[in-house]
Amino acid sequence: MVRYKKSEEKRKQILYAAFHSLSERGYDAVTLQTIADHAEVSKGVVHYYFENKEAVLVELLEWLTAKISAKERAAVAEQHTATGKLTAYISSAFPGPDQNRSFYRVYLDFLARASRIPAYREINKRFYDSCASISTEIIRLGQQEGIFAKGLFPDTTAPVIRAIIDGCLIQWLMSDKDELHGLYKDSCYGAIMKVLSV
Amino acid sequence: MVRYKKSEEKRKQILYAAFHSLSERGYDAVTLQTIADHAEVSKGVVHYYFENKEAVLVELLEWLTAKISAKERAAVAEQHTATGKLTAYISSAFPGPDQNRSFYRVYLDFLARASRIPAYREINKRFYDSCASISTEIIRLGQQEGIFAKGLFPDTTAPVIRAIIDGCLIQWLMSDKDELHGLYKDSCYGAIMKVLSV
Amino acid sequence: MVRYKKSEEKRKQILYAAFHSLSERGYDAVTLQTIADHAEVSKGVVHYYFENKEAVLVELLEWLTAKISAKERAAVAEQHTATGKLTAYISSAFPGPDQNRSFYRVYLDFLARASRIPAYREINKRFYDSCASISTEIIRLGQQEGIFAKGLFPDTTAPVIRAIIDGCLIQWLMSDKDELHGLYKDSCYGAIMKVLSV
Amino acid sequence: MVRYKKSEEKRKQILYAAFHSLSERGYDAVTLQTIADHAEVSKGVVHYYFENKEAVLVELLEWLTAKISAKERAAVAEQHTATGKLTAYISSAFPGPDQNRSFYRVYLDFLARASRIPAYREINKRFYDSCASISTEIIRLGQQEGIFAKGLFPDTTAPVIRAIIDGCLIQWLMSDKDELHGLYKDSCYGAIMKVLSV
DNA sequence: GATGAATGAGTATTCATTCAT
DNA sequence: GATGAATGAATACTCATTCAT
Repeated sequence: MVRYKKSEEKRKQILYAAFHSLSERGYDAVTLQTIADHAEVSKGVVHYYFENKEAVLVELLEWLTAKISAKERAAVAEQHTATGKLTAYISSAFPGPDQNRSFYRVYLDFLARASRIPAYREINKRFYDSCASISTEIIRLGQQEGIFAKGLFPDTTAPVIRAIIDGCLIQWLMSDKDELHGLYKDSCYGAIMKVLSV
Repeated sequence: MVRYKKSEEKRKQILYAAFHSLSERGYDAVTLQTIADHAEVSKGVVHYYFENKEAVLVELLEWLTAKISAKERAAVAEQHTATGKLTAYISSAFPGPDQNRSFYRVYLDFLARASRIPAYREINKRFYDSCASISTEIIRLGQQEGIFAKGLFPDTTAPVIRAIIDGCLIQWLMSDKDELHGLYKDSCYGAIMKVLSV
Repeated sequence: MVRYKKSEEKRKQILYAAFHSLSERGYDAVTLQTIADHAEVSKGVVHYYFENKEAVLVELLEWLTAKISAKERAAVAEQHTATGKLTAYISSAFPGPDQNRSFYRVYLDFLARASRIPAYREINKRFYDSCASISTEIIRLGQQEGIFAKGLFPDTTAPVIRAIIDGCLIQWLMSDKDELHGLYKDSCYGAIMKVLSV
Repeated sequence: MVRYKKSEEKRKQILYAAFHSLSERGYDAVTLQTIADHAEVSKGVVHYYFENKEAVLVELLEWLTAKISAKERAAVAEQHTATGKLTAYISSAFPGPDQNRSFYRVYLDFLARASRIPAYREINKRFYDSCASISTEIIRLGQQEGIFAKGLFPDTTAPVIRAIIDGCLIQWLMSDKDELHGLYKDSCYGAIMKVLSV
């Protein structure tokens, strides 16, 4: 349906504008006007496509985490060894200073609210599950290859992988130094390898 | 001077109230009225003791991170082996579901804003430095004891320790399950030990 | 464009309401609520049309002085002798107790702040310039007609004309007696004629 | 009584502080704290010596206008010819840029409110009466000396004298140019002489 | 007498949401 | 479908005034 398609495009356009607004100004400072301006539509349009402000934000978080998950899955799928997949996963999680900054700024804004807003927590849980399933796949493969410790329980180890990635990227973001991005990426890779290796 | 002491007590009272307000309702929802209510003082009192709302929050973050740092330092100082110190450090960082929840909710609220608000970033940097110095001390001791890898560079490894702690506690907080607290603590300890061990 | 026109009308409506609010209650007591009430709109509308309260007041002063200037210019333009123009000017400046009271109350409120608020001072300067150009025209014509002293320098005499008008109207306003309006008008006219005459 | 005397001194000190506060910041911006700070006393003291803020301001206007009146009377009393007295009066009213600015800023602040606040209007009326009696004395003397027009009615002419003085000083104040002070003083003197002369 | 801590009423301003056009 | 004018609830902040010490 043309109409539906058009609607979907406009929704995406608004979500994309919301992402950039959040990234630039932060959750607190974003108003519907900001989003409308970024999307180059009128304020009324946002309300036409979304129930309310919260709905825009919920959908943004859904869209954002789904996009990241898909990107990471795709990167991992291209590799066929445990090391290759792990490297691909981490590279995908550390695309570069600009992308990491804009994503993590927004992501932290949601994370900070997720412990109080069930909708955010639920979406984040799905994101964590996706991350965990990627890690689990890598761990199992590494164990088959004999390069990862047999004794590791994928279920409990997988979350730690994401914890290290998030922890390192938060540390990097707080450093406010683009030039340290590579260092944190390497540290992250090194730490995960130590956690997993025989 | 009695007057000064009284002032300081009232300031602490307000900061304490601010902490509980933030923890309960979240940064966004906290108003000066909320804080005043928690402190059982009138709205004007908050303005009497603090320049403005931002000043309350800045001082709260300062007080909070200083308190955590002091607690962790004290716990580590009581132990005299690398393993003992590391265990004490992690135990201190994982005091329990209630304390971790209230602290990390508030801490995440600040962290999410720290990338845009220099005052918060600066305070967090001091907190990270304190954490790093604790980790560095533990790493050096462990290397002397021969239980940690000689090749580790304390400067680059120390931040990873905190990254793992923060990453794990965020994962736990997002799980919304008190009963997993012990599991995440163990995972965290295990991961850090693997990162450090020979 | 209809939209623009509608906007302009509403702005005028708000300025008009602001004038009446100021006139009734005085600068200090005027709140945006007062203005909104007078304009029979909601409080938000005032902020929709004006950046902030100061902007309303600045525009009010601009509008008010421009209106008075235009009225005086028009009155003077209708006459063709120096005496006729002077009489018209003064009559225009002394329209009657009600109009003089409402205007001078508001004008004095602005004047009292003009020495500290550059925006007000600037607008008043333009008003004084307009008054001076009217007086200058009258003086020159009177000198040509031979009824005003040749030795007068229009540049230095013109401000004195307005000084006498303002001074007399302030004296009248402070008397709080409507019935003295005519007397002050006559005194003003007499004084100015003496200042100008051969 | 020593106590009474001390009280009176403190009251004067507060009034003097209020004058400087008003002159520096303007009526709107003056708080009791400002006044207390200027007087180097605590805020409570102001309330101890004055019923409320309004009382301070009323007494300030009374004190201020009385002081100006006394100064002008004294200056005029020293001279014994109409021209001498007039010159003395105007010189007394135009002491210099700094004094004129500080007094007229404060005076205009009160004048702007006098049309609504009866207490201020009443005090100003007494000030005007004092000014009128000075002018009346000068006019009568000049008429006796034969240098002022016999036909002048002192009652109606006297207010015009003050109107010209106030009008000229307001024009000067609005010009924001200290160097024009002498010019306005001369213009004022010239205008008054023309109004009075035969 | 003097202090300054405490109060709370009052105000400008912001912004999500509604709705007439 | 789209617009943006209008609304009003919510909130930080100011300051005169009170009062316990």
